[in-house]
Amino acid sequence: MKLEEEIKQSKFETERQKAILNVIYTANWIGSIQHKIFKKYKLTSPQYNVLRILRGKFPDPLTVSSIQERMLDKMSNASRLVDKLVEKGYAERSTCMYDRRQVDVVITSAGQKLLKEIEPELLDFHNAEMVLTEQDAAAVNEALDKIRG
Amino acid sequence: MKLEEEIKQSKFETERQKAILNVIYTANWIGSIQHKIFKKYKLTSPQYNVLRILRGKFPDPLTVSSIQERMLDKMSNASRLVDKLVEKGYAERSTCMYDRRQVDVVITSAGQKLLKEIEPELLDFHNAEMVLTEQDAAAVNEALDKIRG
DNA sequence: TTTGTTTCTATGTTTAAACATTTAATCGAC
DNA sequence: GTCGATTAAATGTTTAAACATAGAAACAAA
Repeated sequence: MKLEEEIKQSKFETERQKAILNVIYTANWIGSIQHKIFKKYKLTSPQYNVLRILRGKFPDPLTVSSIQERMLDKMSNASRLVDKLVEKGYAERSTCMYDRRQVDVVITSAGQKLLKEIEPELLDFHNAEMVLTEQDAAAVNEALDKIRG
Repeated sequence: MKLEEEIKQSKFETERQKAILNVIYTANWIGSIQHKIFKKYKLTSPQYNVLRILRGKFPDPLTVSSIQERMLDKMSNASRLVDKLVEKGYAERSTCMYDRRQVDVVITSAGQKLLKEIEPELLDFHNAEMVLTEQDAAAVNEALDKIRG
């Protein structure tokens, strides 16, 4: 559906201006669908994101600050997100050997199991809802990378 | 900059999967820059969005539910957003004539003045940061509209 | 009119985001 | 070594988001 219809705005001044709103609107749209999936597992979207980051380095640990660097939403508080994951048994914390200011975080096997449960549902959504071909998607990626300079 | 470098992930399984993350990441990126601009005027991004919606109908009023329909983030609470705008003098509320359940909301002249102040700054950002041509932007818009079905 | 149902907005409550500050560890200059 | 500066993570506090629920008005049927 065209953005104009979805937000009931008749026209945009430029395609570039529309693209800005379109990116924000589409991100909200994707986010709200994924949110429903995460909710079944009592996870938030940033928490899921951190789990994926941790799995990407497993079995190596990541410090809180390096998690923050890799997060999609860099404004949110990595320390508190790790807190939640540790509470739920999906991650473990230990003080870093070389620098006692730093904290090493590792995903647990429970965390890995959880990711394996959630992933098929997310893929189903991507496949069912996204009509994009790989070429279209590649064009989007190129353009978005350009937007961010 | 490519998404892989920004979030320090080496590869993606498909372009489509990358496109999902790219949309979310880019929306956060745009949002955080705009947030800095809005902050100078003590507005939040959803509040700015509502003001734009109200101006779009001025001098006609909009009910709270029709504002909600047009909002980019449809999950947030339009009633409380209008509250904040009324507090600040940027909007006015009055009960609807033919249906006393509904509430008519109109942008004030102070609200319109505020929008005129903020807009040039947003346009500066769009022009300075966005390297996209109109054709590129049009392609993004087409693809994002496709993503949402 | 009355009763039940739906619609529109407001409100209550729990949780997280945003932002600043604190505490502890490290580093560098002297 | 000491001192100040810097960095990493945690914590405190204020504000808003998320979600459910309530309350008032409209509507429809008996």
